[in-house]
Amino acid sequence: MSLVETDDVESSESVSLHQRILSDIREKILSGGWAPGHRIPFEHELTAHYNCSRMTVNKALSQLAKAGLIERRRRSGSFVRQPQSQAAVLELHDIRIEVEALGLPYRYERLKRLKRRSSAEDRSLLGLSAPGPALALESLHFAGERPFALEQRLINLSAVAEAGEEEFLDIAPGPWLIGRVPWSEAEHRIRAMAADENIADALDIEAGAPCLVVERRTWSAEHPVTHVRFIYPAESHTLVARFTPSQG
Amino acid sequence: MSLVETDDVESSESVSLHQRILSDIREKILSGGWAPGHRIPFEHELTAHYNCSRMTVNKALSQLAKAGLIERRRRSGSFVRQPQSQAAVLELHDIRIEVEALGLPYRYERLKRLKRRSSAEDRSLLGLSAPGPALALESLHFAGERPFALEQRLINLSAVAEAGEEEFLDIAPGPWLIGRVPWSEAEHRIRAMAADENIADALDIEAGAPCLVVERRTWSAEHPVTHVRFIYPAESHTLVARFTPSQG
DNA sequence: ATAGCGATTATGTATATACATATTGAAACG
DNA sequence: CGTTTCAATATGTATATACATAATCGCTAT
Repeated sequence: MSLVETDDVESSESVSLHQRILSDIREKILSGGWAPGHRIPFEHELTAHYNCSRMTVNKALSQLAKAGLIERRRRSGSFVRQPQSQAAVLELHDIRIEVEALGLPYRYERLKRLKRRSSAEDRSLLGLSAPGPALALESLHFAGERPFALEQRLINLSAVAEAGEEEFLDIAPGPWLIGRVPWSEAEHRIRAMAADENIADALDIEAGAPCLVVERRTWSAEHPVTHVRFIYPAESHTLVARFTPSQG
Repeated sequence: MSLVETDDVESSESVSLHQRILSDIREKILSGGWAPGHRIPFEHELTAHYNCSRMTVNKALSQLAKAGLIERRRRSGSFVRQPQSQAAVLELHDIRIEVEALGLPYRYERLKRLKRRSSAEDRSLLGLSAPGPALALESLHFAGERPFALEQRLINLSAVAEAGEEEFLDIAPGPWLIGRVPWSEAEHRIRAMAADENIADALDIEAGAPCLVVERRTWSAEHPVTHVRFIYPAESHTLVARFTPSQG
């Protein structure tokens, strides 16, 4: 059971000792044999168990630490960490570019524009605590003749006053905001949803048809800037994110 | 410009040499100074440049290779692999963690397991050109009594032979693969879909109900490792990605 | 009791060395 | 001319050793 109880370590054929130590410990952790918080054997114990040098053990443990599986504390030992979520890089999409990449003509159409004092729902979406002026926009993005995405957007006019003077008839709010307001933080929510009647009508699909919904909230230096909801008919859109792992 | 032209390496204060070599080379690559395909100085050259032992250089280069930034070839040297286009950081949640975060008991159940020679569709999903052994898995993740997600997975056994010996009855393929196969690149496709009969049956929802589909392809050092498709009932799942812009 | 201090201990980083392994390039050979 | 063989070379892995650093334990003095 325990790695340090027995001494009968048979020599493995082709894999390196380093790899063997790694996978042994990983196995123990991932199988649940060593729960989060468990102290794994000290380097000198593993050294004795595997009959190898401390450097070899150290390298394996350092790698596990870098991978986030364990946490190492001087004088205390190494401990199994709570499982961590991995980070990956998501490509931010510009609808115009996406449509044109499909070889289709892009067209933008503003449906509604309403300046108002933020409602409770507006504040919830924007992440605001106090009421203030807001701009609500609804627009359609077309690929050729067909609606490609419905955009429902709120802009916090306290943060971006000049947006209140813009009609957004010829330019979509996304490109308008980009560059004008440097974002410091953003949050995406991605989900599937059945189209209600309004959405179905705007997108020219049937009510109840599946849609992909991408919501984004953006902050600039702690101030909420905008909340936007893109609604895509399921068949028109796939979000693609290609990435490489983050490194320590 | 070149790391090996000058010898004037000033002593750094607090960071370790290991870290300095790492960030120096990363800098060169990410800034574009060293384009993809460029041969990085040999270990013995870096050893001379940094006035340190080969082990230190080797550790840094091994780490860069594991991170996928460079590729190492015996007798030939180390080469820059791919440029990175970063946009935003997406947190990839482990389904178990997500379910438990909801305060619900998590349960995993393997439905099907089939070892086979990869079909044309398999190869297309995995991104393989030549046929080879593959493992097809279908599993259900439960939150309490209700199905939370359906997982359809393909594993390229040419890349991860040991997976062929695993039954995956007690451990889900995701956790099993994590750490065992360090991924160097991945691709997500996220879309909405109406549940067909099989899916509706497995997830205990109505046919035609909207689902969120997350597909992920993973590579390890250019080799396709796995393709997985998670299908979530729309009401059970929202993908959340929170991030700050990359510093360039 | 307790606050401070030093010894102990586990990890962090680096060294020099050794041999294995894969691959390249050139020499030797049929 | 093509093929085989072999030495050179860069990386891969492991060793023993050394000292630094941080945290804990236990002792001591107040």
